[in-house]
Amino acid sequence: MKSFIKVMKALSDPNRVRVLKLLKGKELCVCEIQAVLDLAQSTVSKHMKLLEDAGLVDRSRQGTWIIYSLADGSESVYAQTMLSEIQHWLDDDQELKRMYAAMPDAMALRGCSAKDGVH
Amino acid sequence: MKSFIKVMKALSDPNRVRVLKLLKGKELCVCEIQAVLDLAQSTVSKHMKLLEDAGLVDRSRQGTWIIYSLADGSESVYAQTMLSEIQHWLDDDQELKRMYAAMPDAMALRGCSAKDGVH
DNA sequence: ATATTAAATCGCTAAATGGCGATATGCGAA
DNA sequence: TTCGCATATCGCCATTTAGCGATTTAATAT
Repeated sequence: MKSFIKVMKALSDPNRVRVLKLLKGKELCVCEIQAVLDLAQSTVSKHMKLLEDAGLVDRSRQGTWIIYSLADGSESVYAQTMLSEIQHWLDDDQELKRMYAAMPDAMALRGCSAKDGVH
Repeated sequence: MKSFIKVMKALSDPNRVRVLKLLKGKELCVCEIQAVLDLAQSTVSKHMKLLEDAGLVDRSRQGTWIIYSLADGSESVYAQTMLSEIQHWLDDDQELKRMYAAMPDAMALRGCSAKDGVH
């Protein structure tokens, strides 16, 4: 129960759901997510911690960046199911497209082009 | 997005999830749910409104009782999916069994026996 | 009509949540 | 070591949420 509630709480904030949508296309560092969502860095960091604790995202260090990616779901059945459901629901998502359009600016921060696997 | 968040918020409270578990076995009136959850009547009523607004439960009047039942999901894809997932996750749920054990007392309120479709 | 019972709504409080800026930590470069 | 950058954590505030008791609304029974 505890773990189920944790996943549901993680998914009940629009900005956190946006992060999951973004991560579908490409793994991202905090500063890129921050640029797209237009939130304070500390806020994004807090959101990412919640998503990680729920088993929805994985983190790995790459130099000074922390790279977040969608979790494989091995941490939690609930996370696994929700991640796969979200993928279905994402098809033809208008907001996602708008976010991708805003991506190039964010990507520039890490010296990547928006083409790298985003579409 | 709005409707997805509404469903996730509805599912991110343990007591509301308990209600959905209970309703799997049998439709119930507010006072029965109240007896099992051991919460104030006004609190249960508020929870039920949230669940209904999310498209997770349906209500119907039967005399002076309001009978709540699991929704069929036609209100919201998200609600529909979550209701069906929750059913999977419910198999062999220990807490659910404990709640059913506590049911007879609650059922007595409406003059029913716990046997009526609970198992 | 009036009383009774079930449920919803109102007004309130305590706790949780999401946001921020400031500060601390961790890593790579100079 | 020290500097600079990316992230995490801390302390704070505003809003939301979950809980309660009291009141109102709705339907039945007397």
